[in-house]
Amino acid sequence: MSPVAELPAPWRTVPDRFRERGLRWTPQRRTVIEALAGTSGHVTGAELVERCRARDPGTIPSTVYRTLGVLEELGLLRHGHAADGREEYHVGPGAEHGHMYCAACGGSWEIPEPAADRIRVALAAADGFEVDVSHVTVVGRCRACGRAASA
Amino acid sequence: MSPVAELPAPWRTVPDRFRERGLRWTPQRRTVIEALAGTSGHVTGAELVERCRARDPGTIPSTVYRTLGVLEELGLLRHGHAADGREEYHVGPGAEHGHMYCAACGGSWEIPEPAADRIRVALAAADGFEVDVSHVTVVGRCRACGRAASA
DNA sequence: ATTAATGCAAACGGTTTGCACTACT
DNA sequence: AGTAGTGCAAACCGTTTGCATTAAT
Repeated sequence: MSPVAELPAPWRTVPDRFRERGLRWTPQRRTVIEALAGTSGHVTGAELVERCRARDPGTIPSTVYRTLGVLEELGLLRHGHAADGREEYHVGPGAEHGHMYCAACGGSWEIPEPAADRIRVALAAADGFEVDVSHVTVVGRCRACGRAASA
Repeated sequence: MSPVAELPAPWRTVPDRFRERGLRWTPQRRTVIEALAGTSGHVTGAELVERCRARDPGTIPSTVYRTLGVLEELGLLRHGHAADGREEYHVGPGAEHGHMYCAACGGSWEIPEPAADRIRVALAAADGFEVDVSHVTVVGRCRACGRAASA
């Protein structure tokens, strides 16, 4: 085991990507990346601050938010807004999906590709609106909660 | 002209609806209703506070928000979240529509009924998810901005 | 007379900022 | 050495709360 563990696969090249642009690779940024790597789909800023604190209790929110901004500029992240309006980051690339939130249980899921496509088509047809599928938010009831309510 | 102008059509019965429930009809609430009546589709809380202040400079934010809460309980209003995450109220009933926001020009539109229906169907098919169509938010580019970009 | 609603001021939560200091390159 | 990035504390914005006061019923 090497003195410093490697970053997980999709993030391995990130330190170099930073340095190529004259940006610096710091322990704090590493903490943020590690926290992001342990994330499936999406996190809010505040959640990520928490996860970073779990790894390094000395984590400062502004540092996290600044890093998120940089990552977004580098195209490694995108952000949208969750059902309650908080900023939500999704991990990219390939993270081109919207989210659905269950108002009953609070759960959230990615909108699967076929459904996202139908949404894109529906809105393009109606008004020539080009949907950014990674920025679609719908609220409703998931299958489980729907069943529970009608039982 | 009567001493106090009548409320516009869909709101005319609101004072009685309030009193029926033991709620009171106050000048401040009237101001909020008037501001809402002059609104097509949706407003954020902060926007509405502004519009109320235009009518009555003494308007206090908490009063506006409390009134919005009551109106929502009465089913006269629903709220969702705009592209930037702020709370957004849509005027009901019949205001069962989501919104699309243009990331380029900042404009927003209601999602037309047929498109909303297709969205509902697409997500029901995928996961048995029952979409609340009044709580759908999509971001992208409107026809005009899409054309401009590709020109 | 009741008691719902208001005004005010303070708190909130998530996010952003200014600035002196630290540390990556 | 040079400058990007950090830590800290304070500000920010929209929204919510507690509480004494006012006013609709």
